[in-house]
Amino acid sequence: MSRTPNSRKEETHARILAVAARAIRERGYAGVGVADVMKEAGLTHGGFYAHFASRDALLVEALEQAGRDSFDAVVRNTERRSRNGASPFRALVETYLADGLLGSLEAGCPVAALCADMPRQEPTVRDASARRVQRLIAAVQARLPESPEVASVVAGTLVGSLQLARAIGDNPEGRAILSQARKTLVQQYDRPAAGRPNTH
Amino acid sequence: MSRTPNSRKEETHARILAVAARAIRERGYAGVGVADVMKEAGLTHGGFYAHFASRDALLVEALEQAGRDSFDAVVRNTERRSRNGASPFRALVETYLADGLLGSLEAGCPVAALCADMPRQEPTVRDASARRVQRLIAAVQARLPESPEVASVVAGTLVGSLQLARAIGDNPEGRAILSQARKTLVQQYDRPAAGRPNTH
DNA sequence: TGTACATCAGTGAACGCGCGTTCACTGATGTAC
DNA sequence: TGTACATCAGTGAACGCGCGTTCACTGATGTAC
Repeated sequence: MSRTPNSRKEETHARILAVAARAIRERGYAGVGVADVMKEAGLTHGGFYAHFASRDALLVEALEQAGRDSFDAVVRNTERRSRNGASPFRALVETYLADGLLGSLEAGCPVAALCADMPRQEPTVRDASARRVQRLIAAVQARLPESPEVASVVAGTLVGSLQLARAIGDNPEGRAILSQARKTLVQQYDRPAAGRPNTH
Repeated sequence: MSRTPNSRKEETHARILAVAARAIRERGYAGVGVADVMKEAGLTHGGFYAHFASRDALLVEALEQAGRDSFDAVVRNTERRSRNGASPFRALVETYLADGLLGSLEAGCPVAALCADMPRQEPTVRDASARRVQRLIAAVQARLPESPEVASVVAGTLVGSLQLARAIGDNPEGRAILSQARKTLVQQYDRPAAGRPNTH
């Protein structure tokens, strides 16, 4: 059974990207090193430039990969929770601000992981980052029951609350910040799903 | 007129800190270089270790200096705006999310500038950063007319909205994010000041 | 008031290190005949 | 089916550079007498 041409290279490329998508969230733009990423992917650093034109090109692709990963997680959780009666908005909030993210910097939304450093990047990386922010705001807007004009404020609250909680740490104080943010956002913006008891 | 002992050194120390407090916000933790800061302060890099035990020690002091700077700006603006009838909460929101901050990364709140990178720092820097976050939440709480339990959510909205707007850029889209955040926060949390017409 | 001296803030060369990037080479894979 | 060859993903040594840090030295300042 013959491979399609380049399929081995494509698999390696995907493996490097999977490593980089976690590394960029865990260590930030500045913490992603070519040699480290290649080593973690089981390769030597010299082969890097057969896959990416530069370190910045890796950052751009890693950011997009991390965005897809995070978006997929939200979609999966939304499907699971909607069977329990949760609205898409509520599922988004509870996935985005899950307690488990406090101790897992490498998971979760790349915008929350990187936003403060976005304006400091080279133009290509900054542009890709700005597009990620737009995608996040659009994803929030698509799940807001009403008032689409507040999508950016809700996105800002998600990003900022996760960051503040992570800065405080994986402890009761950090979890309290997440929990308060989830509660406040659901109270203010969620419309009860049909058939679900309204607890207001 | 004789100086007190060390006053010249203290002046130099303060000058280095003033440079570093702007640099840490403009370029991030990772962008602050010992040689660059010393050069911008009009000195050579060798003298650095007469003032700070290490680069991390500079980061800690620069963070505190930036916090004081930003806090002072809020207090000054609050006094000025309160003469026009603005509440302390409204003055905080409008100072924290001022349009001018979009093009001035070196100004504004250090938490908004650095929050995403706080969990990635060495313990001493991370601890100092977490304390800054606590101070920000306390400052918000002190100005919230009611519902002190949402102080962290409001702080998260301030931090996240400024970051998202800066990531989008100093353009109409970025300013729209700031403007929407100011409007929403004031509508949701401000209590009209006595004697000020209530426009609701 | 004037001179010699001690102090110490700041200088600038040097260090070891890790980084992004380059490049000649290797060796496994699949193809041509 | 078997052999020779072309391709090319990946290797590993080397590069130039900038970083944080160290340290012997300088020279201006203020003090002691």
